[in-house]
Order: sequence, then C-alpha cells, then structure tokens
Amino acid sequence: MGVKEMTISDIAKLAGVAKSTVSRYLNGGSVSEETKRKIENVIINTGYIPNTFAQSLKAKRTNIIGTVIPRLDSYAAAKTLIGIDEELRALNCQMLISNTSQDLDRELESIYGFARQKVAGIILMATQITDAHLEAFKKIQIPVILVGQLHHEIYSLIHQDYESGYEMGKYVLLKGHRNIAFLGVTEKDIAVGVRRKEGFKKALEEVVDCNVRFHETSFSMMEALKQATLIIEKYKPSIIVCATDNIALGVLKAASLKGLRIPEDLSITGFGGYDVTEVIHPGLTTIKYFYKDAGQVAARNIVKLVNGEDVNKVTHSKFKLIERESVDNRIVNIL
Amino acid sequence: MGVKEMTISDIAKLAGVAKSTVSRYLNGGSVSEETKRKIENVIINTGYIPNTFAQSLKAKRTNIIGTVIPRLDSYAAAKTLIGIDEELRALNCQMLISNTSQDLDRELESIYGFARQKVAGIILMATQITDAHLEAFKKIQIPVILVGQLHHEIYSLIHQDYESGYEMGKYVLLKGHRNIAFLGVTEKDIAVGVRRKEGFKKALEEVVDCNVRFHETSFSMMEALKQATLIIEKYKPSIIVCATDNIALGVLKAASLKGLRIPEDLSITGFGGYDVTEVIHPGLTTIKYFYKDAGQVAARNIVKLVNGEDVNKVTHSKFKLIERESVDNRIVNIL
DNA sequence: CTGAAAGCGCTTACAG
DNA sequence: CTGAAAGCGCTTACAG
Repeated sequence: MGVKEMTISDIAKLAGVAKSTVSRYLNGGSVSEETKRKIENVIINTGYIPNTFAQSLKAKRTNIIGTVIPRLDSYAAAKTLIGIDEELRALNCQMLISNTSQDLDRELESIYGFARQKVAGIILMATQITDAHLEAFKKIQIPVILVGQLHHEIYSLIHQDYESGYEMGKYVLLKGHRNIAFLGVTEKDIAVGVRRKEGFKKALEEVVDCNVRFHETSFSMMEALKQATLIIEKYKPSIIVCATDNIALGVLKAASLKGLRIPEDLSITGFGGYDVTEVIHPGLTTIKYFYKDAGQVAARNIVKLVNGEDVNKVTHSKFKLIERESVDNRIVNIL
Repeated sequence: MGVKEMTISDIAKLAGVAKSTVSRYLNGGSVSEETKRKIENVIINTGYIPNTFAQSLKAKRTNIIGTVIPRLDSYAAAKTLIGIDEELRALNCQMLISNTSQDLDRELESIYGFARQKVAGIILMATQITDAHLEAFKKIQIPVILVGQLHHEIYSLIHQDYESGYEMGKYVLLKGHRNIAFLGVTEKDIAVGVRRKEGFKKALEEVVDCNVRFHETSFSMMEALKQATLIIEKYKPSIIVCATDNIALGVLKAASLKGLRIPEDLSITGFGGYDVTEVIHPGLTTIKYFYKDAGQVAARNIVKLVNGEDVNKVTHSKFKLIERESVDNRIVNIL
C-alpha cells in the first residue's frame, strides 16, 4: 500500500513490540506464538519488505556470487551461466553477472566492482590471465574461480582442451585424412588457442606422411568464412578442423558458397557442441563440452571456497566426440 | 593490503581529518588541495573501498536496474541484454539479471526479489502478463518496462509483430505461393503466438484461391522438426512459414532429412534474424528484429521513468525483411 | 574549507 | 520470550 516505505520500527510499533522482537521473528529466533501472530499480521497488511542494505551492513557479508563473462551472446557463456545460476539458486545464493564485451579493462573493472559490492565470491570466465588480474585477485581478498582457463595460482575449472584436441586428431586420421588444415585462434587464449591445437598436433605426430597446416582466425563466423575461402583455394585440404563450432559454421558457409559438397569435397569439424551443429545439414562432427555441468561445478566450488571448505585447485570437465555427417571416410573411398 | 576492512573512520584518522571530510572528498564536495592530497594518499595506500551498503542505506536509492528474462540461451534475450547492458553502463547504472528458465512463478519471485533489493527500475522480458504480474507491479511501486509484449497498463517496448507478419504474408504471396503452412506457437504468447500470426493472416485475406493451414508447435527446434515432418507428409505445402528462426531451423532439418531441396521442393521462412540464419546454406529468408536496439531503448526509457521523466506508454522497435535463398519464386516457374 | 552529531534500517549481545 | 541499547559504515544538514 505503502506510499511510504515501512521500516522495522513501524512494524514494531504497529505490532506493539520492540524492533528486536520483529528482527528475531524475521530471522527465526524465539518468539511466542501470540507475538508471532501479531507481527505476521502487520507484515502482511503493510507488505513490509526488509531493507537488504541495512541487513548486509550489519551482517558484513552477502550471499552474492559475481560472475564475469566475456560475452553474453555466446553459446558457451550462456550455457555456463545457466549452470551457475541453477546451482547457486539451489545453494541459496544470488548471481550477479557482469558482461565485459571482451574488453580486458572492463574485466578488471568488473572484478573491483564486485569487490566493492562485497560479493562473497567471483567466478571468472576468462580468456587470458594477465598480471593485472593476479594483482586484482590479491587485492580484493575474495575467493575466485576461473572457468575455461588454467592458472596455477588460482582455482580453475577447465575443459579438457588438450585431450579433446588429441581425440579429434586421432579421429581425423582414422577417417583417412592426410591433407589437413587446422583453423585455430590466437595463442593468447591458452585453452582454445594453444591446448586444443597442441593436443591435435600431438595426435598427428604419431603418423608419418601427413600434411597439416595451421592457420589462425578470430572467433567470428564472418572472419572464418573469409579465411576458409583462401585456405580452400590455396591448399585444397580434404578437411578443415576448426577450433570452435562458430568457426566451423563460417567454413561451412564458405564451402557452400564455392559449391563444394560436404563431406565429399571437403570435410569439416568443430569444437564446442553447440545445439545448432545438430540441426544444420549436414550435421557437424564436433567435440561436445558440457558447459552447463561446468557452470554447476564452478558454482558449487565457489560456495565451498566461500565457506572455507576444501576444493581441488583444478577440476576437469568432461567432453565427448560427437560423430555426425560432416567428415568423409577416406579409407572407404580408397578401397 | 587489508587483513581487515578499512572504513571511512580509519581513513579519516590516518589522514588526520574528520569522517565527513573524507566523505566530501569521495563525493566531490569542497575540500582544500592539501587535505585532498592527504586523503588521496591514505586511500591509495590502504586500498580503501567504500561500503556500498552503507552508502545505499543513506542514499535511500540505488542505480540498479533489474532485468528479468525467460531464458539465457536465446538469441533474442542475449541481444536484448547486450543492448540494455551497454546503455545502462553509459547511463551510469548497473544491471542485475534474473533468469527464470521460463517459469512464471520464478518470474514473480524475481520481481519481488528485485523490489527487496531496492532496484530503481525493472525491465521485464515477458511472454505473458497475468493478474499476478499486475498485482506485483502495483505492490512494488517501482517503474517497470515490458519488452516484447504489450499491456495497456504498463510501459512497453514492442516489436512490430503484426506488421512484420503482414509483410511476410505479402512477400510469400508475391513469390507465388498458394499452398502455405504457418507453423506458429501458443496463443498465450500474444506477440509471437497471436500478433505475428494475425498479421500474416491479414495479408493472405487480400487474395483469393489461397490455401493456408495454421499449425502450432513449441519454441524448440526438435519439436518443430517433428511437426514439420508430419506437415510435409500430410499437406505437401510449397512453403512453411515459421514463427521464429529457431522453428525454421528445425523445419530446415526436417526437409534435409527427407531429401527435399530448398527452396525448389520446399520454401521456408523465419522470424527473428538470428546470426546463424545468414551462415547456414541456403540462407534463411526472415524478418530481422533489432533486439539490441530494443534493449538500448528499454534501458533509456526505464532510466527516464526512474528520474520521473516522461516516456511514451508504448514504443515500437523496427524490423526488416531479409531476403535470402530459402524461398522459391513460383511466379517464374509458372512462366 | 572543516568537524561534531544525527540518523539511514537493521542485528546482536546483554539483561531481565 | 522480550526489550533497550549499541553499532554496522556511510552521508548530510548545521555550525563554525
């Protein structure tokens, strides 16, 4: 009804008790049945809502977990966020999201901002960890968990980039491909740019007479489309292995525009396991990461850390190769 | 440094001034150059960060805008959120996100939760507005803006669903299609389920001898895939007009699985303008809504409302038909 | 320009 | 079970 905000004093007065009694009622302290009823009534009638700021000011601690993400419109980020949100809700914590639009400075700002808001813990979906990050973590004195990247000084939740890269390499070889292009991303991104590639490379080393070229592009579909066009024209690989599904989507388009049949004329694979890879035609063979699971684990871990419990320094999230129609079996063709 | 949290009193003591002077320094009040320097020094050395709760407790008002969204992993939601976030940041406000996973109860909870946190305003991406919503809005006494749905009692930012539906209808007719299937969603969703369909229907009414059937599905790709398979088998339409791009993606897959060529054997259109519709092959003809713009406008409007400024009860966001390769021109074929 | 004091709305020992 | 009082960290008139 409140033209005016109700305070705990108002409630106390209306119920004919002391403020402390109302507070006790609110926080589940011991209150007699009769008092309880009186207070309850007043609260319902007034629609009283306690002031969170005053509460937190006293309690000296919030149940808010801050999450810093590089982008809002990425499949990986969205799914991870969903996992975090779900788990945090179950654990009775709140999630605060800060989107940095892939701007490193804003990432730092967000971290300090969260500290100012006295969040209990921070989950960071980082692409790179700089010295400035390390300094920030030290300064704020708040538990932090990294998702998607590894750093020995910080708690991390990582995807098995190396291992999945290796598995993809093995798979591609098994299918008989020997003229291979790998379309990756900047090495500044250790997980995607380095580990994923290194795992793949490792698998290929185990075979002779295999021709592989490594190219670099950005995370954008359009850029991948352009790059792929060049690669196809110049090197005519039998397969382009893409470091993300998004890149694979760009390559797919490039191939279609050139009139190439997939997988007969060109095979393509991705990493990620985005929903859309299943619904396009032909379906994209890719590595599926379990982003939502990862988010849930990250949430559980950060809450443990906040509560002073023990957590492994690094937790691995699983992955799975999903075989669909975008890779040609060259072995069969040879027979 | 702080093993212990610094407070404004500590800073005052260390700088040899009064708390109020420090506060004034912090808030840009008048402080002499010398005092300024002293305080500045102490703050830098201690890494002092003001307590937001105490600040808000006094100020009686936050600069936080709460945003309620039905899902995190939807193109429309993500883009809208990006627009809101960007604009809010520019306006010096903070964005708080609450994801409801398409659960109406959680939508209500979120609204009350935001009220408890004393957000200055709320942006709601709703799918339906119930009486419980209306009651909540009345109770909380906080400015609210609806995005994507219209309600005469509330400020709204809407997409031109009817108009774009109409334009799509005209386009489909122009291309010579006369055996049409429309694959829509529940009418509980007024914008997408009703208005978009009604606009489309209206366009078709203006022509005779046109055969159109309306079907209903969910927002899920997989469900659309199943439905489309049935529709194709039973009615053999020359085109399936889908109420969202997501649905269109499912239909596209269904067609591919049946070996139909697009657009020769079956034409398909969507609504939304998701990035992926451009990169798939053939490209999907669709209506593009400007979600990010809409988010920005919503953000601007909610801030105006918070500041007591005037805002139109309903604001329309624009749209654009994007013609790509998924629609066959039947007129040419006839000739 | 500067400081002492009151107060924001709540919680938490401490008595009773 | 209940209440009076102190205090969380800040801001804001009000004097000076």
